[in-house]
Amino acid sequence: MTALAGLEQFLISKGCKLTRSRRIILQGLLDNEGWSNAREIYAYVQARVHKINFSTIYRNLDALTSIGLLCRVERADAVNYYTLNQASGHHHHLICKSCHKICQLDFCPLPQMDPETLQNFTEVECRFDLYGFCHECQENKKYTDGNGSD
Amino acid sequence: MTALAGLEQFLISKGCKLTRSRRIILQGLLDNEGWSNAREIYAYVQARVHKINFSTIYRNLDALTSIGLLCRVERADAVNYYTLNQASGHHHHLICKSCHKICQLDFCPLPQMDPETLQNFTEVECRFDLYGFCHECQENKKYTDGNGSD
DNA sequence: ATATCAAATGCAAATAGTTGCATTAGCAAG
DNA sequence: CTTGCTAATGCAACTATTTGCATTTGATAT
Ligand SMILES: [Mn+2]
Ligand SMILES: [Mn+2]
Ligand SMILES: [Zn+2]
Ligand SMILES: [Zn+2]
Repeated sequence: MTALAGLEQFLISKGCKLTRSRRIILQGLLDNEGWSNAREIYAYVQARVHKINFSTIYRNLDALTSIGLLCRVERADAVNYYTLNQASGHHHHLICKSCHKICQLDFCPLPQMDPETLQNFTEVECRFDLYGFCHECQENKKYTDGNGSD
Repeated sequence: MTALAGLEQFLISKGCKLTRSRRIILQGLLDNEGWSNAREIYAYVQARVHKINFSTIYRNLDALTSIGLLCRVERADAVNYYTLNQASGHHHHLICKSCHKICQLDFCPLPQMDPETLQNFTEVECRFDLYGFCHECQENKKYTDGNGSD
């Protein structure tokens, strides 16, 4: 079974309809291999002859993320990026403030938290992202130094 | 010394200019006692006769937050709320998905993290917010039940 | 009090993303 | 193959927030 077919099957198993747009969005994410934003995905779908609206892109990225097919990460410049979720379990991300590289962080602080700390809140979801400088960007700073931003 | 004077002094100690807008914004946050968003703060300043631009509000809320005078929290509906930072140290927040109540969470997962988990990232900043249902909203659900949203 | 200069402001245009509502298209049942 | 229902889509208007650039103003030095 092709990778695309697997994703499509998962989508259907979650009670979502397999539409033309969704098929091409998934194909685009498979092609890309990295992280893409809504603009990039829009351009990909548009290029495949299929006319599409930005709100459809956004709604589908939301839908695919909420069924667990995609990972969504908000970069330091406040733009959301998406990739196919390769991971088996719940996880978070490390994001480089310089080159915007995104690394998977196989750790969630929530399960280890003392219930008392949670002040009787229930059904708690955790937003946890770490923003720093990746190893390469830190290395580059040593030589370039000074104002090394994007 | 009045509370306002204390805030103003802190502002100056951080090398910021004490402008008319900032004085009124701080007064507004002192008056309010809770959390306010940009619109509410804009309305407050506007009402005090002082004409002001939204971009000035946003820039000031950023500035006051980054010197540690304010806490900023992004609600589940993606609107940012601000309050005077009463806390002494670094902390995070618990946010109710129903009534939007914000509670201080005196815990940060970052210091306890194994350095290896951070994958050689440096100068790491932590975005950590917990979204759930507060005790009261959970109680209300028991009786109301069903579709109990905002 | 006056001059100076950077920081702060106003304005207008842009950004990413969301939403209500009318229309379309998957998909399943007949 | 046709019908029907719901989820998905297109469209246009809207949201919160950001940005570049010209102008103003607060703090400081004269
Ligand atoms: Mn991931
Ligand atoms: Mn706080
Ligand atoms: Zn990097
Ligand atoms: Zn609540």
